[in-house]
Amino acid sequence: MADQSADATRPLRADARRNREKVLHAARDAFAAAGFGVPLDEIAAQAGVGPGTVYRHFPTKEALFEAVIQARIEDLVADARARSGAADPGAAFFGFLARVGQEARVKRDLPDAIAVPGPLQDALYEAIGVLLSRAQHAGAVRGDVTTSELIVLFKAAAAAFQDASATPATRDQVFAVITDGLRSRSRGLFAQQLIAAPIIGQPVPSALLLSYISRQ
Amino acid sequence: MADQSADATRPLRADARRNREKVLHAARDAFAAAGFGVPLDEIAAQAGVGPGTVYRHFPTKEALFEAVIQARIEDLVADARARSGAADPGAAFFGFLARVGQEARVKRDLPDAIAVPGPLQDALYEAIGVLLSRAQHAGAVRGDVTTSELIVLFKAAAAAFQDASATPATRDQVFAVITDGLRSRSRGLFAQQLIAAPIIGQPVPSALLLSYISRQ
DNA sequence: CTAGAATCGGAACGATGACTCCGCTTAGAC
DNA sequence: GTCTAAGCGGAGTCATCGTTCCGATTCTAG
Repeated sequence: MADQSADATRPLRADARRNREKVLHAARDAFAAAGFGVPLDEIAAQAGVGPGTVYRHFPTKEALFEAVIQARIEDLVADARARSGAADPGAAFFGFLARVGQEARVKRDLPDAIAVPGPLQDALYEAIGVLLSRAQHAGAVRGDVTTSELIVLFKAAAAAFQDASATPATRDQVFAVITDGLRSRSRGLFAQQLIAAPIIGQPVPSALLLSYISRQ
Repeated sequence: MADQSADATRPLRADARRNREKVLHAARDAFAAAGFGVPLDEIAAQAGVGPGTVYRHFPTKEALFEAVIQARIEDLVADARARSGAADPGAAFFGFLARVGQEARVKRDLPDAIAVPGPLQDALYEAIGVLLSRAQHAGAVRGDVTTSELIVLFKAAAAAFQDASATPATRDQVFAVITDGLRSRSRGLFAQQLIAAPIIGQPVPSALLLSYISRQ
């Protein structure tokens, strides 16, 4: 009950609007730099206001986070939709992936951001799904990957980008491996290799082996 | 100053040894089920002892965690070393990967475990490095991946495995994409695709594009 | 200019979780 | 059986963090 968008929207007082902007700006930076985990008091201090002021504008820390990421996700959705009309579906798909990867390099809160449920998330997932299936029909992406699997991969990659030991080159390489893996046709080779040469030492349980060979 | 391995190791009292085992057992289960984040009091309760008893045996929560994962990491190192003598380096490498992947499915603390610094971690990384370079020389794994990049990929996969929305099938698929990506020769195709078809909508910044094309 | 309401700031609260302290219990040596 | 020290448990301490409260401040309508 502290959102500015009450029904009879009385215009905010000038200083209040100013503070709201300061809080949003500080939150954007803090979340991007340290993820959702940053203490709210730190955001308030960064904005030059007290914690009480933050809560006057946003009912909860999570609401503040959502306000911060909303524009970002909307951007992603718009981008995905725009690309989905491209002539080359493969390029569209991987271009979008590259864009997300690029963003994950700089914004530490991206994995948290795409994990927030709601209509925006639904729109994002659907837009990604369109990109994916078009790329698959064009033969640019392996057919046995679903949208939800792709999202999990996204999140994992974004999480990997935040590893303390990850340099920019490391991030590029991780990204390259994953995208190349998405392009490969099937996973037959791996299973064949596992069968061809019996494994020394503690062997992989055969149940696991079978699961790799059996599916698709 | 509560470790049992003091210099003049007086044998532990019978009930003390029993409690130590109970704590270790409960900790193994709890860490595997919920990662390093489980409250220590919960582990104590699970073991049927008070928190004070836990601290009598392990000076700190982290020390308890290390005691729990030590055997696991030693196992991984031994496995990696055993496989490194195999006739088919590719099969050895991917077999080890499959084993780690298998473990990450069940043990939620694996990413934390391989992140703990110390001689065991060094040994693990070195053993993995040997597996990797042999597989690369045999042409089974792309040559432009380093050990540290591989470790980051490991952690990413483990993180993906813990995603709330990840079913067993999703985990298999994520694993398949990453291993296939490791096998692919280069990332030339991706860059070519990006160049071939100009991108609709908000384009990837050209600096990013160039970085993909230029390296290797 | 002034009154009243909106807004502010930061002290305080409550929950959580790692870790400590200490009076009581009990193993095990004699 | 007794005595002593090792061991136990759990209440208590300390720190962190989200959130609330309220007296002080500041905007703005009139």
